[in-house]
Amino acid sequence: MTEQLVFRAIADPTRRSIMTMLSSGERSLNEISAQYEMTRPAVTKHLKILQEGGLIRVRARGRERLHALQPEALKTVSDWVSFFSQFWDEKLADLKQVVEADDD
Amino acid sequence: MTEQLVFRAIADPTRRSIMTMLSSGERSLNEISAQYEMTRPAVTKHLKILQEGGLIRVRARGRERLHALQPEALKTVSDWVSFFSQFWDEKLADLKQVVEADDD
DNA sequence: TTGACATGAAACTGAAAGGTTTCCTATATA
DNA sequence: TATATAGGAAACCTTTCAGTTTCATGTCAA
Repeated sequence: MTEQLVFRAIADPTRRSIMTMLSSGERSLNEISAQYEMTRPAVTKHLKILQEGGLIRVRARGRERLHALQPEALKTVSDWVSFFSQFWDEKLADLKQVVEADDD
Repeated sequence: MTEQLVFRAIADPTRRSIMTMLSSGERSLNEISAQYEMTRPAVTKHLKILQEGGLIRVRARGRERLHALQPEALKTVSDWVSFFSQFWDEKLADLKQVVEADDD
């Protein structure tokens, strides 16, 4: 099951931070690791885990590797949370049903 | 910051399973641990982590400890996901704004 | 084609996570 | 009051995780 890989990926604050960074556009490994105190290989490992969770995709441009957000993977989390949201926000749950009713 | 404790809590499949179980009502430790292959102390540790994340509350009834879901803590996750949802579902993002506009 | 730059990969370390066993404490109840 | 029941707590083990250092590879540019 891949659901666990998504929850695992978002469990780490550095990885969530990377996702936020990538929300404004794709970035090379160097650009990403420049933002953190940790070493480049450490960032590489975080990126690998994000990729395993389907949250980012990577493409090569010359000798660079560009990382782009793939936020659709968060639908897994969104759906999971939605189940529980019925217990704390009927209104949001109702609206979600509307959305899913006339969905693509 | 407590946000991390929520993401940490939901990262484990056993803990997510426990949350699902508690969505139908509060349960004693014995009732919960009976559903899993692991030992009772192991379940106790999971419950402690769920509690630290604010996802459950515990009350005593005689010699029992009853655990109840406290799903409001998932708002943290919901809000976080919502930021990214704008990139994969404009419709849901719009509706969320509506919800927050005429919010309580 | 040489050197600088961007990244990959492997081996290692320390700490946290998930689990167990063993024992102790508190509360019902026969 | 003795005993069974429900849970707490501590010590320990193993695996995973986040990080490091070191070295190798591929690509661009002078």
